[in-house]
Amino acid sequence: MAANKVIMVAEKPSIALSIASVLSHGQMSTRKASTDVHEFEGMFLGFHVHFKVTSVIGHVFSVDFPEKYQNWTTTDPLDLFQAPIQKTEANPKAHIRRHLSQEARGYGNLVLWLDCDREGENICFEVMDCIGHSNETRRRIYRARFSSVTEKDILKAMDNLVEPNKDEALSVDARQEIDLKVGVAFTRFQTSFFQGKYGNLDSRVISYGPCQTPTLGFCVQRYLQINTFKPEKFWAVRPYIMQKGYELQLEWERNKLFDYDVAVMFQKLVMEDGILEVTEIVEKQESKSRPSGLNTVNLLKVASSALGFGPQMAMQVAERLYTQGFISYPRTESTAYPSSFDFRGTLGAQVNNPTWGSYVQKLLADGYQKPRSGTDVGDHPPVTPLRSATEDMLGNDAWRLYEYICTHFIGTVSPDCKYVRTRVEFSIGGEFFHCVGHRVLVKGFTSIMPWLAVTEKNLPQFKKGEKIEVSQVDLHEGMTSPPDFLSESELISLMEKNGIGTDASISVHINNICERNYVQVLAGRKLGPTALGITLIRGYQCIDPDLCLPDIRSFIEQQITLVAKGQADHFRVVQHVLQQFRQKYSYFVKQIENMDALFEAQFSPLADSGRVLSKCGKCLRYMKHISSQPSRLYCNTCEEVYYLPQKGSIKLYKELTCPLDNFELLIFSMPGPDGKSFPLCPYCYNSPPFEGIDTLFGAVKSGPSSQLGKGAGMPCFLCPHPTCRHSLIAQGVCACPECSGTLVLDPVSAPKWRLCCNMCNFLVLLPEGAHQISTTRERCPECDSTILEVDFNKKTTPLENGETLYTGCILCDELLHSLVEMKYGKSFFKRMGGRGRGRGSRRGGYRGRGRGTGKKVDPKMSFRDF
DNA sequence: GCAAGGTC
Repeated sequence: MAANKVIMVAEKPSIALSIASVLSHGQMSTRKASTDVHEFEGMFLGFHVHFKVTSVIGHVFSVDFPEKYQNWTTTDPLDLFQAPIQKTEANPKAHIRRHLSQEARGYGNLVLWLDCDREGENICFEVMDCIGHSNETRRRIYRARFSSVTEKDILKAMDNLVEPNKDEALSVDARQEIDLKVGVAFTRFQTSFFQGKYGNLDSRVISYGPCQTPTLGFCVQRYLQINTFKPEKFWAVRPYIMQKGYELQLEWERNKLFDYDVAVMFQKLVMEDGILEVTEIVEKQESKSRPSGLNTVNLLKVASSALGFGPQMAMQVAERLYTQGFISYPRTESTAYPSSFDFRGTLGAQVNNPTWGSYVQKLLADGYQKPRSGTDVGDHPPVTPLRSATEDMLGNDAWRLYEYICTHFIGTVSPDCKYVRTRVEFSIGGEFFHCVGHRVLVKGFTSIMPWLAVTEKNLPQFKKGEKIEVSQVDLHEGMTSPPDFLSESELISLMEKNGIGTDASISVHINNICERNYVQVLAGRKLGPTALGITLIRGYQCIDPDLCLPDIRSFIEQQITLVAKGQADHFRVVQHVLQQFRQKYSYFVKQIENMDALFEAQFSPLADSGRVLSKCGKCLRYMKHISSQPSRLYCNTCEEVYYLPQKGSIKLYKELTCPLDNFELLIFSMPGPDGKSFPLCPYCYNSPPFEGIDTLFGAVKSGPSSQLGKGAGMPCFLCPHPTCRHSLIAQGVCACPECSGTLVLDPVSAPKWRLCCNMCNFLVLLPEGAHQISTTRERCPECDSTILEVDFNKKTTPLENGETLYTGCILCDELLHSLVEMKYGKSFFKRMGGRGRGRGSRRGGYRGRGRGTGKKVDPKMSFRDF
């Protein structure tokens, strides 16, 4: 390990770039890899060294259960609490692990520049895991602690390197394990329980999570408040006066009364007196403070309430503004600027902006204010503009968010708003009334943030002791009204207050409960819970209210904080918390009938749901199509559910039946005007090897129909056999020797590349190591089937000299002399001859009855024989 | 098909 080589790893590419720029004074060379790598020479701990700076992209790993526990039907969710867990690369395609280990080779020092929070600390250990940090490597490990990516902070961190904090990292491991086990166990159980029971449950997955469920809880709590609200009538005495030409309505000190007779009595007293006396005039200068720096939560709240953007969209737009360099990093909890913040420079960038440039110029000339102190969590500075932009440059949505970020920033360094508040008090008939006026002295920040302006209200002149005649005394009748549905912005506040989610994940949880159909976003971005959302929360409330209370998150947080502080052992804390949740889970399962009673009242059983569509092949009675998600067929007689492809329409297909199972065929059409259609048999679709076939076909599942034909999206076929109308989604590559049906890639064994006949399940095993298969235009002279080309992975091919291509007919077991010889010359067969086992030899997986073509062929080579 | 947390 070279001691004069230092590798530094940041949490994301942009931070690596900033660190490298500062430490190299811009004199570094940059190379593209999984994430950019910057290299330069410099001083480290008093030595001249070679530096390399690169980054991860957030967490390198995520946790999940091993394969064995992935099957929903064979795994009891209760077992998940004790199941092992494994870490796998969060984004395997990014190859971060390989990247880090390669780049760190030969580097004797590692400096970890991950964000300074628990997650960052955890990623430190992920990085160490990737590059190896065992004793043998003898690499020195350092942790840089910094609260912003400014030159000052970076240099300070370099001078004060510490060790990574194992306890904090372990607390994140604990959270990950607890969240995974609890979330997945409850989700699998309640999904399986309710989905197989009710037809009009409009949800594919009925999820549970220690963040998402309390989030839903807030929305339902407000709904229940509204629902149980009893409006009440109230009355208020409202005297009017004419003063110096102004008509003025006075406010009652008692505000309102809920007893009509008493209110009438007071009205009479006031009317009988008829003369108001001015008892007090209080004039006071007040001020409205400029805002403190903008953090993510406040950005999301404004985006929702003022711009009408949902949190998910707001974050997407902010992310784009950030990557384009218009604003600073948008995920931060801090509302205080770091002491080193360059206000003059940030303002200076806006002086030529056509919208607020002149205001900024004036602010710079008159002297901007020091911002109000806020909280500095030590993560990132508040969200601020970097480059100036116009609406034309950004487009409408991004502009509106950018405009807010700019005006908010300018507001934070503008003067406070100052105004005079005048309160005039009156007495009449023993009752007291008042009126309030506002006169603005200094608009301050409200001139750039006009929606926060103090509204001017002029009052006519009064003198203390002055007597004024009442012009009219009304008895106003009103009705108390329920609160409105929880607004998204209120929900964000509640989540923040209760520690549900983080700046980066709050928007995800809100989006989750919308996508799972627990709440709907109504006009004005109010969140209205659906029947499913309400029933779930009411169910938890009657079985175990803890399950939907925000305390469940605080409990986990508090427990893992013990680990983070080194006050408790990681393993014991995890065991303790899981033990508690396991008990809660068992009790929940035992009591599920109580929740089910609520579901029964709200949803209809499968038998009563859906429309009659097609005949069951077993009982020959009609089955019902349940169109709500997940789309499926239900046979009332057999009590069987047959799942269908999702997100499309389904109809009866020509009243044809499947020759294999007698189920009536259906035709599925994907959404959209040019949505493709394909026929299918509901029974085969749910049976191996076709089970879940749509998961293989990205385009069917999620992509627009235009993607069909590319990659995983494949065209659809009916078996060409005259008596076989069996159907499937597949790529037809060859004819079946048994029935001439289409041979298709078998989805179960993919990517092992078995071929399977759609009609008779005749399976053809292709050579192992084949990693691509394609059709040629050639036909087999023996059986007239399409000739396939199989491409081998060089590592596994038995061929010598790197030959990687076969051409042949899989049906006659024949490699075609002419074709292969044409391509590779005669020596090809010699080389291959020794490996053949001849026709008829079979290997596992081949289930065909093997009629073959009846013709002997040479040489003794077979695709099946591999 | 499942959680929550990073980041893109």
